[in-house]
Amino acid sequence: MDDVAAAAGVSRALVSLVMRGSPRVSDRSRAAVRQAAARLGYRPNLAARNLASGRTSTFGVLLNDLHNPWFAEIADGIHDAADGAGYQIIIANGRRSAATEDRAVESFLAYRVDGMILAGCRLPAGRIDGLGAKTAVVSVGRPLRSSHVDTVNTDERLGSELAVRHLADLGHRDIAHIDGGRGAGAAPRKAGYLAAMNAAGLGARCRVVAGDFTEEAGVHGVEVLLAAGRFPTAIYTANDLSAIGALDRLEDEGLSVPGDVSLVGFDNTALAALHHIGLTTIDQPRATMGALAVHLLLERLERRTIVRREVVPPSIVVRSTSGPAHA
Amino acid sequence: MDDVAAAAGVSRALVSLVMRGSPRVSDRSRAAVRQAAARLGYRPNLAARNLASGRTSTFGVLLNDLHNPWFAEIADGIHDAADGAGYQIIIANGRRSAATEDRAVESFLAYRVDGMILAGCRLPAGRIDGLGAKTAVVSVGRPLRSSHVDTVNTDERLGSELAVRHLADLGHRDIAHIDGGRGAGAAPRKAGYLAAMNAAGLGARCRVVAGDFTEEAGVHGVEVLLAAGRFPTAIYTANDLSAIGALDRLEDEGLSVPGDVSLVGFDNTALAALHHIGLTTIDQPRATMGALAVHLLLERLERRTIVRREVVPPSIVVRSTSGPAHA
DNA sequence: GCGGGCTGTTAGAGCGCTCTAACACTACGC
DNA sequence: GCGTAGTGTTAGAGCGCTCTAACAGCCCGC
Repeated sequence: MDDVAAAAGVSRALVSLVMRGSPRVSDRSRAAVRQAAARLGYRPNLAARNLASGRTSTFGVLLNDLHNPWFAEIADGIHDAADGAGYQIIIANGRRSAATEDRAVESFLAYRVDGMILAGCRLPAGRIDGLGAKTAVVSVGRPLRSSHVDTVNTDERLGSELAVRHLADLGHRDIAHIDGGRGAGAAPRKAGYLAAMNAAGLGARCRVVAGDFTEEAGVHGVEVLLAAGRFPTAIYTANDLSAIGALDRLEDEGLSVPGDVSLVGFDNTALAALHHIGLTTIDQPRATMGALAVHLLLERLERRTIVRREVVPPSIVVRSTSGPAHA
Repeated sequence: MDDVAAAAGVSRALVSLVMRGSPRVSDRSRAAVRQAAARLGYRPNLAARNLASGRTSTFGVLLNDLHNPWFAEIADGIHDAADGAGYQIIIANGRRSAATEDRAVESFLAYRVDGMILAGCRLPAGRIDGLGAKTAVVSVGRPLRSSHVDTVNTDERLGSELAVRHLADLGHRDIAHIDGGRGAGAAPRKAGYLAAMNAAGLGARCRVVAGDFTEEAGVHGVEVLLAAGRFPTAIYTANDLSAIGALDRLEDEGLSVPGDVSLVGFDNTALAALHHIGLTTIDQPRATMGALAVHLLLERLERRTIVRREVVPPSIVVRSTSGPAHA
């Protein structure tokens, strides 16, 4: 920095102003500094800047599982919104482990990020709440009753209702649900299924098979239904992966989809969009959720203290696994 | 830090030593400092540490596309290896755009990372080489003729040879290839296909259809082959996504897989492993590649200057889309 | 001609650590 | 007893920036 200042014939302070894009610098000085900086290959040292300014203009983004494309779309939304607000993001991978998440969060803290976004975080609620007391924290995809942490979630119940209503509109009456067990969002999805079945006057025909968000759960769920005798004309699974397992098992059984059985998943993953699969499913506006998380963080930094819990509506994407009910 | 030192009744320097885990501290002092730090909730400021020490113990990891699970596995390998060596990693998302990648790399530089790993990077070769001149840089999944940058890649040709040999061993003689076009690794995959066909005495039966690593390319490739009349008994596609497109189109045509046509993909993505798809494909040892990248970086930091280009062998994963050739 | 306001620039302290070199203390050999 | 070596601890400079407060120079109005 000293070298640049000397080369440009100005003071260090002025170099600092130029590098930060201050408007109160004459065009002449600005050009001189820019040129000197470029010539010397000068690039401000972030650590020094952060230390001196007491802020990092950085948000930490903790993604629970990089293997899951769900998080990639959240990250995209976060990225765009943060860019727009002049914030950088650093991403950490939770690797589906609370211990790894904990270390990632620790390093965010050590780095003194201005805020953090926890996506699909597995950390104990108490820990998250504790973080929120010290730093601006937003949780995405994990509902929370914290008094410090804002949340962004989809309306899981509504998603289930869309799925059931879609199937009911197609004339289905026997609609079974393969559950997500203890997975994130499974409970409200099931509750939404039950509520929508009741609302459609099909309350007596509710059937829930235990599952756990995996492909195997879908396979197993179909087997349970087969063994039970009266097979449903439609199956609504708690996520896409289970739907694909179910699809597989149905075809093995010689049942055509949607000819004999209609199938609806949840999440609208890339899998669902594959033409080979063409799964009707419930979509969450993930990029929007990411952007929303950033906005909540920015508001926090503006000293908002009231907790906000945003719930965004999902929508149904109709593809080729759902069709009219047969007699 | 001053507070902790005062609370523990020692000097600031000693607090620093304890926080960094130095062995030359008495147990008594260590315990006193640890306790005081815990009580006061003290956490060393990374920015200050980095600034003072002149190193960050951090590697920047640039992933070209978070949506692609390929990168998640690379990241896992990197994570584990870096952890073991006492390095932190920060991940940036290139979002398939050279401009975004460029900014990410700039911020790594500004942060003064000790090294960076570029996975599937789209940046111009000259730019990467320039980075390598200043910092320790390793490129994964992108071959490079740089004089400063180490690389880690799979042996794409060998992968193709494994695929062709597998099919030839099953008795296939008409094996077509749906190409990856200008995508990364497409050229050597095609070259490997041609070489292996020749080696198997099937040189005269080589057939390459243009593609581009997408599902549509697979669909289109099958259509081209259908239009050509003599249909092959096996198809080897440049990646899994194309294979799935091909699979789809083959089934639409009433051709059974592997009854009428065998199909082999490349990459062993999660898609291939879905039971519903069960694609025979070529696997790259991605976690190993990530770990290797870290080791190369560590060697660089130990002042190795000779460029190393690691090539790791792929393997074939046989599932249910490949079977004996029919007459 | 002078005070006031504006613009552009700067000196210098300080951010929270690490690191070097020095120092106090104990143990040991002769 | 003294020199030597080793162990544990510390003072203080310095890392590369930002930021406050002050200042120089200029234009303006009266």
